[in-house]
Amino acid sequence: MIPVVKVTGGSLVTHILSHEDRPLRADARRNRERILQSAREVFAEFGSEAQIDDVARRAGVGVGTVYRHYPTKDALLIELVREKFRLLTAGGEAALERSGEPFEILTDWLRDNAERLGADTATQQAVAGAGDQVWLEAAAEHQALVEVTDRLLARALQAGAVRPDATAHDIGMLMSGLCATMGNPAPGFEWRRHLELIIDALRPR
Amino acid sequence: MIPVVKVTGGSLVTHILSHEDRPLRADARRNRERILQSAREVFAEFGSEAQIDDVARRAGVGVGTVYRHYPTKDALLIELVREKFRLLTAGGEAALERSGEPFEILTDWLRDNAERLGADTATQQAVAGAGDQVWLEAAAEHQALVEVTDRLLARALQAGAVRPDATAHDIGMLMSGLCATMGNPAPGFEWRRHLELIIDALRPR
Amino acid sequence: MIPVVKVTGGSLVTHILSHEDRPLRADARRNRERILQSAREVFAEFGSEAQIDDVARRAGVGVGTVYRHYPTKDALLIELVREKFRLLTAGGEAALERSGEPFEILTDWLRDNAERLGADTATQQAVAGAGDQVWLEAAAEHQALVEVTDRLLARALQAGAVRPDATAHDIGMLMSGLCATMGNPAPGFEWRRHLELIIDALRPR
Amino acid sequence: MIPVVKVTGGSLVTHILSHEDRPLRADARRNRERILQSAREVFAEFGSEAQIDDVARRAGVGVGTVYRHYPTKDALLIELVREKFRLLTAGGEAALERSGEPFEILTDWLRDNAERLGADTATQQAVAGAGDQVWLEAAAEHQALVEVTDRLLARALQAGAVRPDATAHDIGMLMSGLCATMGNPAPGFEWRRHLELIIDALRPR
DNA sequence: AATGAATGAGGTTTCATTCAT
DNA sequence: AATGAATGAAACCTCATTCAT
Repeated sequence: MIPVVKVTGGSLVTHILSHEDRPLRADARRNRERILQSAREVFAEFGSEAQIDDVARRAGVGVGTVYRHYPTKDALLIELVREKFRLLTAGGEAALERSGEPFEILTDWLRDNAERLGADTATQQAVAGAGDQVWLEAAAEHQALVEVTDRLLARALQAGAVRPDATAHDIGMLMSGLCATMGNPAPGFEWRRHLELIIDALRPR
Repeated sequence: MIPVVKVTGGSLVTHILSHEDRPLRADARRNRERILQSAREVFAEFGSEAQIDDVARRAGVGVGTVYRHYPTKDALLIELVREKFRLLTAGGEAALERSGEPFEILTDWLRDNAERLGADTATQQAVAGAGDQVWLEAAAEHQALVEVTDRLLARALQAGAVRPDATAHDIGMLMSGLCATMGNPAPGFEWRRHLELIIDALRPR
Repeated sequence: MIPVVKVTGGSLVTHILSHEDRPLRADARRNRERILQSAREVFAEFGSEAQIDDVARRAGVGVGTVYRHYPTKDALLIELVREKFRLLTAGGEAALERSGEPFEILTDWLRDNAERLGADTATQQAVAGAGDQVWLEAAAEHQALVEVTDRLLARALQAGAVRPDATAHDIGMLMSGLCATMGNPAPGFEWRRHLELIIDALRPR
Repeated sequence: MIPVVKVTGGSLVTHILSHEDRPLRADARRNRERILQSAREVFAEFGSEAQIDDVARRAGVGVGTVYRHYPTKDALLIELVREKFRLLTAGGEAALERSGEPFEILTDWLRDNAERLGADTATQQAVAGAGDQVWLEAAAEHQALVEVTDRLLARALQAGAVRPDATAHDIGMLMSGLCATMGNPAPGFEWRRHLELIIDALRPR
């Protein structure tokens, strides 16, 4: 009746799947996928202001189902971020397999990333709006991304194709900034140009 | 009880001051200043999620008074942006007066700007969250900023201290991106480093 | 964005009025009264399951207004309880003024109380459902009621008209029990009979 | 997606067992027992606010299984009440076998009952919250309890140890009231004292 | 028979904005 | 002009109940 202290702490990540990692029932897995897809679209369209009800409607499920999979709106947003990080990381790993000029491999990857990030800017808004919580919840995925960046960077460094003091975090910051301008560009802004400037910033002088 | 009609659209700029630009009564002017200051602080502290009530409380006025000066939350947010642009522009004009190495004058100005932008990230959030509306409403101020950037850049170009294809928009984009990472930096991010990378991107190769 | 810990603690009593006890504006006071009246009726009709929206509608105000006065559904419920206690206490004080046979004065008061409590059983339900929180929030009012009971009882004790070990808490318990059976009487139950049994329990043997 | 229809009304008693009273499969019977035990505990701990999911979890079964046995939350709650009545009745029947002073037998039984009722107050809450529905659904069990009370009372009456006008319903009301104060006692309330007062109320004067 | 994922009506609460005082 | 009480459309989230597996 009279709730006095309401704690909503703890990781938003742990839910359903994480109880023992028991594999989801087929239908649950399908729904989960639909929800994520819907969330991607809806947040892309309306930004992080979008409502869970809309996500549910577009996914063709009830709100309750969304909440069963992601206990909170923020949890859903964060999941999107984590997924995006995973995607970029996967791209990075693929890039590591590729043979060729290391700097080009790195920058092609960055161009790919920008392209993907541009597809739904919502994720970026989420990161911007959510405070450090995102970084806490998505720490692992972010770390993985940093690491793969590091490995791609290391090769380019060895080849002397990058400024010698460049770090993975440098790349992260520059790319983060790029995303932000993509999200709501001032008139006259061109993200592709922005990207090339960033890439130039990495070159050795 | 009494239905509330919510009107949206139309320029948020036209208000109070613009009725013939009749000068405000002394107390009104004082209130306006207090509201702005309060808004700066409150949005800086809580982001654009902050409530108008909080702004009013900290300003020591009633909500109604805030609304008399700024007909909308967005209008207030945008006013902050415009003010920030004006501030940066003023700095740029001061820089134009200065004598010395043009590239250094330009970059010193950018460093100043970063410092000022870092002070309250709210403005940036506002830009990010508000959509193109900001650019419409703050078009004049943005234009002025672009122009002063242009003039500072022109000198540096003449001196051959900047990459020859650099434009004012390039600088705008890079600085916008910087702000974004300032707002909610991932662990490991350092905006001063980010700034130096940006500046390097402007140098001729 | 990502609220982590949400504390809703602290006394629910302190609100509006208690900020400096500044007297309410005339309209606010009127609304407050209407809300209370409406709440009494609505909770009496539907029990503590009743919705705030209904309370608001019947009071002819918006939901927001209800929440402005009582920050929580429970706060409203508790206010009702406190009010009920105050009412009983006032009755007790009036009884103290009366002259006559002390035991009769006491029992007449109890009969009055029963009558009043029977009018809206909701308050009782609220007490039952709300846990100790009620006792915390309504401690002062409950205390006042206990005290006036004590004084009425003392006189009767002096007159030797009550069992010598009787206490105010005894009376409280017995009356509480009475309320409960009033709320949802089994077939065959008659609260007036229940009351007389209780009164007999207080007599000296 | 798929519309949900909510049917209410009709006796909640008819279910499973009543299809010709076909005996349950061994595992079904075991589940039924576990669910009941779990419900007892869970409702005792959280009151009637407790969720069916919690009952299911503690019982180690799925929600569906709970619903198979009890088609409604109320049905489960009521089953608990009926069970409690049966328990008290059984105690009364045992008391009837006992030899000794009839009033003492009666009051010992009442003390036993209080002890048992105090164990889980949930049942009482259920009675309070559920409206007349309980009395309808648990009519038979309630009736049996009244009857055994009557027989114990009759003996005491014959022995002249009880007030001559006492009825089984009187005892029911007084005991009901006792339960209520047990559930959420005000500070200073002592149910054992309450019980003794009740018992005194039954004595002849 | 059992399971637990899905459902969605319903409930509480918030907050930008209006308007009586 | 200023105040702050009132408004109520939304937004989030819960949980009894259903039903596919």
